[in-house]
Amino acid sequence: MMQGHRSDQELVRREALQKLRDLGIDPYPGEAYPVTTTAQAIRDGYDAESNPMQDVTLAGRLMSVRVMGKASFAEIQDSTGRMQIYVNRDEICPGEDKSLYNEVFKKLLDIGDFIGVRGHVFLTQTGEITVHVVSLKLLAKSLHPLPIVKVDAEGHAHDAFKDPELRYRQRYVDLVVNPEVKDAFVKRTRMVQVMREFMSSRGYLEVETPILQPLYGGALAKPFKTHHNTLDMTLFLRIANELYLKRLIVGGFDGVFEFAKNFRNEGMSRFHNPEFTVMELYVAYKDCFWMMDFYEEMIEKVAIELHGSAQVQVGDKVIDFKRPWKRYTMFEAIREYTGVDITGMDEEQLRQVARDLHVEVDPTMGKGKLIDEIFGTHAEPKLIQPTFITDYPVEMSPLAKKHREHEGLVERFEVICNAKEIANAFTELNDPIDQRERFEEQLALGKRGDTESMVVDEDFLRSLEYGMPPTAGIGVGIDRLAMIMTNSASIQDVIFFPQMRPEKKIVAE
RNA sequence: GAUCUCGUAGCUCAGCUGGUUAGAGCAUUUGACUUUUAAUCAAAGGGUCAUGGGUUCGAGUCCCAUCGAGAUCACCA
Repeated sequence: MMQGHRSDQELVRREALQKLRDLGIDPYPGEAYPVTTTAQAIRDGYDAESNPMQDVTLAGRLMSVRVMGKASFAEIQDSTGRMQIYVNRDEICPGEDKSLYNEVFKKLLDIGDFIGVRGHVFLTQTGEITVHVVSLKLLAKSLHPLPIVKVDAEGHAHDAFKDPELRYRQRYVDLVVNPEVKDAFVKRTRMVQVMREFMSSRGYLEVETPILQPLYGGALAKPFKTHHNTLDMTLFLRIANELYLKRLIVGGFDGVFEFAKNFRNEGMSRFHNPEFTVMELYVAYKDCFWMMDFYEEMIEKVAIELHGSAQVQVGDKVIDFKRPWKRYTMFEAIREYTGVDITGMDEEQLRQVARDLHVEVDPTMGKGKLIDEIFGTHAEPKLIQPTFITDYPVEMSPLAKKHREHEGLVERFEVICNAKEIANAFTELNDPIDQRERFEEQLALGKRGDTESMVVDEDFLRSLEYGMPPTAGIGVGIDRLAMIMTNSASIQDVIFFPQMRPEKKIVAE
């Protein structure tokens, strides 16, 4: 890629394309090809006695060719995997004209081409299930060489397509040549399906809410900004869908959820893509303690559906999603991992504890932030097994209801797994007066220069003034959860087309 | 945003302390071969060594800058 000229191999393939046309063969035929089976179905079903498979038709991409004079072996790959085919000159060319074999098959077909074959299944002398081809058709010519991975007798891989940049930019190639990539995405989709079924079966409604929003809210983050021409107004790409889903609870739904693409104009890393997916769920007449049980059950089910067991291998660790998970208050977690009990401490005492524990502090940090920093530095990295952390400082949670027992805290939990947050939930704040005060505190932060503070959403406040029932809400980072469930080290491995810098130049046609 | 590492043929990589026409495997091209399997055998082509400067008699190799990538860290999911 990114070359200013075509490589010899590309030129050779374009010449082959023209020669095919000269022979009267359409390299891109339009008519349907009557596929009757797949590589997987043949592998699973073939039996010389009971199921001899005398007539099969399958299609796929040519992945390897071994020519031996008048006979050849090749492999084609369809969506289910690879199948070896055997091609004999005098069988695909029964008459005098041997050009289909000598010219087309041997010279003009390349690795990467889509072909269709019809024939019967047999076992080779070495015992491999193979399709003995009686007719063969080119279905689509490939003009770009495909980097097929080959492993030699010593186990050395040749041609591995492993440059991360190329893999992400050209995901279509990655998917063709690295089968495990496909697995991860299939698992991700399955994960979403399990969650959707779990929530739908309880009667919660899947909904869609605006991505283009006049005000961004529901999270602390920097937004993307855009402009609507007809309305001549600024719109923001959503950073969260929380405030819209709560409006729907106000409107009378008992439970609503959405798998939402969110957009945040922040840094990129192996844990952050500018657009990412969050599932948010709001359920009326529940609280965050109910939500803990709900989430635990749902995720245990996801793990079992994907892996056949609640235990999931992630890197060199085994993560066990079997219920019940450990539950700590934030203070308990800090005590557990630092030995310090910070209960009842004031800001100065906390600052001193933070310094003693080598946590970076700066003078702008308030009580809540200091607690969060201590937790983030000393407890979170050690939480590998799924763990609920409850009782967050009120300053960090402007949309959560104040704790029913403890001053200065809110009813909130996060789930930490493999040292990362995989869920964040509250008993939702439904007191419109309190909510307005929290927004105003955020406004004050914004005026002090905090670029990630929330803006006041008057329409949302109005909805709360009409009355919202007590409600539990949760947000689940789908990409992060998918990383764990697919044992992926990088978010780019669970997003088909992760954001990349623009490519410098692509060959112009 | 900060630090570190990397950028050599289509792909994966080697090129030691700077020194003659830049190497390997796979892929490609030509030829041989009717059950092979990284098929094999014989021959051939292919690289302005990321880009731009500099040091030097001489740079893929040293220095600087730029671009791109990866890793670690900070903030957010």
